[in-house]
Order: sequence, then C-alpha cells, then structure tokens
Amino acid sequence: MTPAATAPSSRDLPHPAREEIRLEGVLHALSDPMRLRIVRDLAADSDELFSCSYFDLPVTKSTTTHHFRVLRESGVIRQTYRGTAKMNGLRRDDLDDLFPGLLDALLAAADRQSARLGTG
Amino acid sequence: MTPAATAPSSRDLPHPAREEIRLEGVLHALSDPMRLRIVRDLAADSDELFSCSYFDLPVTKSTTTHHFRVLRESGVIRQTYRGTAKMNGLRRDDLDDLFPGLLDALLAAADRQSARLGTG
DNA sequence: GCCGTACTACGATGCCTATCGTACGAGTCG
DNA sequence: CGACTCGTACGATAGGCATCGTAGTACGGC
Repeated sequence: MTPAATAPSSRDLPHPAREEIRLEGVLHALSDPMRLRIVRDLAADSDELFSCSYFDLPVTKSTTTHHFRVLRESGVIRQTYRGTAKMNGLRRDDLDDLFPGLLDALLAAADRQSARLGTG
Repeated sequence: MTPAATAPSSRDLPHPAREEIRLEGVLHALSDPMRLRIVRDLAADSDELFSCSYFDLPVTKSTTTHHFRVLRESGVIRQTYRGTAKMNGLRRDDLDDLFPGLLDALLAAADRQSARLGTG
C-alpha cells in the first residue's frame, strides 16, 4: 500500500518540537568531532537526504546510531525511515527560525577551521 | 614594585594561543548553562573586566573556579590576576579572527532563547 | 517463507565532568 | 605580624557519555 516511492514507513521517531530545541543542546551536539562532521556533510547538500550508512565514519555502527540519535534528540537533524534505510536531513528551517544566522556561522567556522588545519 | 595600579601580578595563567583554539572546544565550553551565562554576562560589557566573584552563580566557589578554567583553556576568555582578584574578559579579538561572526551569532542565539523562555 | 541489509537495543567499559568540601597559597589592609 | 578576602588544589562522588560487541527487529527481494 506504499503510496509513493519516497514515502516514510509507519515507524516514526521522536523529535523535539521546534520550541523545545535548546541552544545548549545544539552546542553540545556539535561539540563532538564526529557529529560536527556529520552535520557538515549534511549541510553540503542541504536539499538531499542521506542514509546513515552513507557516512563512512571511523566508528562502529552502534556508535554511529548513538551519534545520530544525539543529533536528532537535540533538534539538529530530522530522521525518517524509508524502507530499511533511515534518511537524515538538517532541520535548517527550525534552526534558522529559532537562531537566525547561527547555523551558517557554525558551518562557516567549521569550514574555516578545516581549511586552516588542512583537515578536510 | 607594582608598576601601576592595574598591573597584573607575577602569577600568570596558561592560555591557548590563538591558533590552538578549537571550535569543538569552544562549543563544548558554551554548552554548559553556567558557562554560557558567564559568557553572556561578560559580553554585556565587552570592554570591562570582571572578577570571578562578580558573578553570583548558584554553585560553590570550587565549581566556579572549575568553570572559569574550562572557559580559559578552551580559549573563550582571558584571565589575569590583579592583586587577589582574577579578572576575566572575553577573547573577542581572537575569536572574531578565527571564526568571524560566530561569537555574535552565539550571543544573539542565547539572547533570543532567553527572551523566548523568559529566563533572563 | 527465507535471507540479506539497515539499523536498534542492551550491557559493559573506561573516561570525562559537574559538583561539593576542606585545606591551602597569594595579596591587601590594619 | 595577623586577620581577612579571593581564588586554587586535591580528593571524593555521582552521573554522563563515547565506544564497543552481540543479539535482535524491521523491511525488501527472491
């Protein structure tokens, strides 16, 4: 009965409402190198959704799951199931509404640091 | 032999050099509510220096010392002794040079959240 | 129905950290 | 010198968290 090719499955995941997103939580989520890297990758193609397995992180799958959950529960990303895959996208709309300019400043800062350190 | 009234004493404190400041460290430092509050207070009067005891935090002095050290070691604040007092100031110059616009975006986000939640 | 893939749940482990209390050092003022 | 203030150092404690491995669930295809 799947209505369309890209429809989310019945399973759904708990996300904080926009008003529940806390700055401290966002900063904490982004203070981990692995999670910052994920967010930068997501931001590189802001209109696309990426499955968890798209990211080739130097940690096990368990740990990857953990990081994606932290990002979701802090309100940084949105996750939806599509079949067996779990698609991830930045919550840019909500973050820009709550904290205008913050996400861009953070991403620019991360880019700048990467360029300076030659790490990406 | 104190050369002038506002001269720092002989004791000095280890600060990271500008190039050593890491974005992840800054975000981690600011992800603690107590430290975010300190930084917001410091930013309110950016040209002034404040002693540690100026901040009336709901924690003991030991804990306050700990938070100020985290802020200093992450490169967010600069600390200098002046007599028995330890003066604190934002490292706005260094942060603005490394991550242009980031500090302002963070402070604006914090202000916005405070206004929204009625917490300051 | 069966298998493979994608992700999760749970338990363990070791480290980090926010907090406290107490004891101490550095400076200032009488 | 002696007392007082400001902040530090150290130890303890409790909770959080990044990581792993293994076992399990959900979904899609054969």
